Amino acid sequence: MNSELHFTEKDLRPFYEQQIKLEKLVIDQDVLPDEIKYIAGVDVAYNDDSGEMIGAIVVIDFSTKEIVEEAFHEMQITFPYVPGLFSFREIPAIIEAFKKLKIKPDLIICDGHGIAHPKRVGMATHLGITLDIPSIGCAKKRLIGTWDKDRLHSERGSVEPLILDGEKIGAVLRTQKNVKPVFVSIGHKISLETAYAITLEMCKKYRLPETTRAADQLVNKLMKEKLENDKMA
DNA sequence: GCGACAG
DNA sequence: ATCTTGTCGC
Repeated sequence: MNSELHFTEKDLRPFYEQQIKLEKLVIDQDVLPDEIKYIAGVDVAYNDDSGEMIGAIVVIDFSTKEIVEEAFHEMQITFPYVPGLFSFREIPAIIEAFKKLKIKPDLIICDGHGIAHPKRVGMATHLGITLDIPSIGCAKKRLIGTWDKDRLHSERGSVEPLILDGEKIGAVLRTQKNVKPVFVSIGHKISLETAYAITLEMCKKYRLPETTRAADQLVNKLMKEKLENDKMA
């Protein structure tokens, strides 16, 4: 069953309006616990054939990098993929997964942008404000903005500001030597400097944060299992 | 009008 | 996002 999601420009308007309200609530400074103990990663896997999605959140101990809790939620896809409105597609399943957690994280790293977004309300910002938890956007690809590619060196830890119309909206960060950089921006209740320092700390071994990797692996495993079960029944 | 465009 | 194995390089 290919349950199509038809959204016209008019249908999308209220969501753009909601972004304008959310943008006013962003806090671009550190409002963090004295010591970060738990840090979470989130991700969603989709099955367009069945029209279902699985959202997951994985909580990791910030000092040991070990997974301390996982939660997930399966539900119908309610929103199409529209660049700029990505959070409305992704967030519902993540919120439900979050509710199932016993251990609430001090900070969430999202697989997508924070304020490095046309309306300054990307996935990380939307989620951070909704849950009232500090959040970081760490995306694999640029959405908006430019950076000086010549000044971004190939060494791990090299960082350049992501600029749009003269405004610094994020950081382009090389998390490993000779790999493509990631795009870090603040989500909510954090400063850009803290955001990319923590991101780098979570990328000791790989290009992407351990949080993102853990959430990604979990949803992909769950989706694979689900597809096999559906085939049986 | 023509691209660009998180996952 | 997803379709997809081996393989070149550090």
